Amino acid sequence: MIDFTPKKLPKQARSRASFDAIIEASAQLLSGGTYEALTTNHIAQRAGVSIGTLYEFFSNKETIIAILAERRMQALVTVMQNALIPASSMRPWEGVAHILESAVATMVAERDVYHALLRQIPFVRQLPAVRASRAAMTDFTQMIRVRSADVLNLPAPEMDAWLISQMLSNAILEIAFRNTDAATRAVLTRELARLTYRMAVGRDPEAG
Amino acid sequence: MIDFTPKKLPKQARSRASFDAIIEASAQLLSGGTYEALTTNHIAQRAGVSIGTLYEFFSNKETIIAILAERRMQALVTVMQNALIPASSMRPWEGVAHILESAVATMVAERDVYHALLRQIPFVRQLPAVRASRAAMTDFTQMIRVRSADVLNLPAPEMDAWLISQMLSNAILEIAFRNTDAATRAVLTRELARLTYRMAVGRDPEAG
Amino acid sequence: MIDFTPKKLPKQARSRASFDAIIEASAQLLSGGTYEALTTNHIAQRAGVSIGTLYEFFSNKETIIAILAERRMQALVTVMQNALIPASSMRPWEGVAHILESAVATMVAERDVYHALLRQIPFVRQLPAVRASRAAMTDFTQMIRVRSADVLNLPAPEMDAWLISQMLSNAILEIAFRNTDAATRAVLTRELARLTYRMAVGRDPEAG
Amino acid sequence: MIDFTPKKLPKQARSRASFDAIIEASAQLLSGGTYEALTTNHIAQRAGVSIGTLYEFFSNKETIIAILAERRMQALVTVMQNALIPASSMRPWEGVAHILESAVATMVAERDVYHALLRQIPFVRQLPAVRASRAAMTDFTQMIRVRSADVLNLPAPEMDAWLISQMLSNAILEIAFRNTDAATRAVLTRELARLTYRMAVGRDPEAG
DNA sequence: GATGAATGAGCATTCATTCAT
DNA sequence: CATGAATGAATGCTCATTCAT
Repeated sequence: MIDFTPKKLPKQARSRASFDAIIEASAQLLSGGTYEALTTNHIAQRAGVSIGTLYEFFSNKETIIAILAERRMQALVTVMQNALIPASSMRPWEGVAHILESAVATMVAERDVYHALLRQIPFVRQLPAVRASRAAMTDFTQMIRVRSADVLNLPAPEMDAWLISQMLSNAILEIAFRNTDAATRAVLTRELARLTYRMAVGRDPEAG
Repeated sequence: MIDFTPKKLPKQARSRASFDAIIEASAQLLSGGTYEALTTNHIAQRAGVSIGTLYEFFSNKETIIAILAERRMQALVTVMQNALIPASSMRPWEGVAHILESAVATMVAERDVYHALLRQIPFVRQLPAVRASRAAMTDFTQMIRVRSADVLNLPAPEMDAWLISQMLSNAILEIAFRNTDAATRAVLTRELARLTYRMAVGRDPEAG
Repeated sequence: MIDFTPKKLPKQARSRASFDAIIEASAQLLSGGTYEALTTNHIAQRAGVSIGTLYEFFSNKETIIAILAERRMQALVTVMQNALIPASSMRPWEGVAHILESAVATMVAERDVYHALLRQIPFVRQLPAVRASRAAMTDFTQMIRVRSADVLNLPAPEMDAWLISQMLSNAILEIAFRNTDAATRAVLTRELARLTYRMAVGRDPEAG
Repeated sequence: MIDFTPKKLPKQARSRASFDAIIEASAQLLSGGTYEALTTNHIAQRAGVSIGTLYEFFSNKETIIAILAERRMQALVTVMQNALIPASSMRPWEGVAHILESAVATMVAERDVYHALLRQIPFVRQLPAVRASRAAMTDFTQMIRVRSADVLNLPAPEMDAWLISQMLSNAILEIAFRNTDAATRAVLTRELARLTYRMAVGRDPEAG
């Protein structure tokens, strides 16, 4: 197992700037090309930093990617957390829809980066931060769900929750990565909320 | 767009053997390591064939992978087609469960190969055969579903069908790739069938 | 030194056809691409012959080229020989012009082939047939020259003849390979004849 | 069209040494074997540099050759420029002879390198530096020629100048590459100057 | 005789990483 | 502390030639 921890954490302002520049240079490069075309020398160049400096901070290429992924996943979770406040005053499935919409919007804004990270780089899926963000996604929807009359009346609650979590996070990616317009994505996201409600509660949110 | 067609189709028995050996050597290598470590020279060596022969049949490395993926995906579809016969005499959601179980079982038998293909090699997802197998997966479950009283009473039928299809095929992969025992996988698969029923029909299969 | 002799000379009609097909397939391929892109497998395919058969007749790739070059150079000499008859009844430098024109015309008709042979394939220049054709070129012009009043009044007759021969044959190639129209080439060729006359005789052909 | 410019121009002394070592290693290898046998790995090895370093400076094999050719051609032009000073105080055709002699001498000193470059590597002929050196050769001889009483009294001055330029530069190569002794080469070069005079002026330099 | 599948040495090139300056 | 020149193992792929059928 590789250790995806930065070699040394930047303390001083100048270091901090280089560290960030490297991470964000990777994001830029990733959004303009594929992971295959991403080289450490390119990253350093784009970051305006020497290759030697890059290796002062990161012991290898994977670590850079891991930290970039961590940042973006954390951003996603934060966005969803913020969406939670308005969501709690909505009807349950509309609250879920609102949260999903905010997540999709965040990913669409950096579609290529998220796509490269989550679909082109095998090890990213295994990263703790990525796993955590999957779990978070379910948590948010669960918080809403418990407010509905039915508690999860399913025979294997944990497994069902895991399944819903997997399906939901994958579906969000599919919507965000789909080559379509904003309107279609909006409809898809709302329908996803509805289907999620159906799975979790066992009836349509609009049903008597 | 690259053409993932073999250079030359094997006619004689000797050729056929080499062709197959190359494809299956790739599968073996893929199940024992990562895609990154898969080299054409290794494939040739493992297949007991010279590197020159490999390039007689395949114009590049990607083509080999594409054909391997095609074969495995076709196998998956065939397995599901065979499961359709017994499924049609079962209660709807149990029929779906049966089909999903057969698909999961097929993938589990070659877990590493399917995992490498579908999760480590970006371009495989785009392959026609892979897209087709996703569609097929939904088709099979739909065939069963129409037998239930409710037709898909959802506001955006096409989009909902697309969403269900994405969620279902991703969930199957998650179950097959999950590090767990057969029993757990069996429960997960049955629950997946139940959740799919809930999404499509709008109530629990066991509900009045 | 390599032996550029065909392995076995074709006796029967069928062999003769294959042998010729191989040579002419090379010419075709050469006129549609560069020497670098010319492979024996391509030649065999274009000739409608198996690669095994190709190696029945020619022991290696170079031999094929050598024989093709021989043929074309012989053709060139023949063309010039035929031009000699009308040339002998013209005024000396116009006779030379006529001969040069016929040579240029022959090369232009297969520009790419002659260009590939004489400018892209190093060893072709060393071939006896090619050397012979250079010599022939001078011979033809000499035959005309002796008819003029001045015999070669130069201090080192042999060396001067060699120099003129080299310059003349190179100039013909330059004219034939130049990217220009037929009219310009015609003027260039006639001027070449004039310059040759000046070199050989020591005055302008039109001078009193 | 390919860009035959070095990737990165050497700034520091260490770089400069590597850069030069690579170019000169190519020259050495070229003079000891054929172009076909010239590989980048060999060049790097002979230069005492890693293959990676070679590709730091040159984006491909052709670029190395192009720069070597440029250097040698520039050297040739410089030599001729230096020969121009003494030449201007000689009688016209002897001045030309002097210039040609200096050019031949320069090429003979590295016969194999010049031969490989100009006769074995097709694309070298097209290089700007090579074309320029051809033009330069004619320029030098023209400068002398105008001093003679006759201006180029030929019907198509431009075409005649082009023809003479082609013939002259080719003839120089033929003399330099010919397998002979220095004395013979000296005679040939002087005779070449005489023939050039005859072409350009229309009479023998020694004629009344 | 003819075939064409098979060979494999060898090539140009890349890129993560190191370490002398 | 930062730099960037240097490294070199490793990769995908080509093609003249052979030889079992």
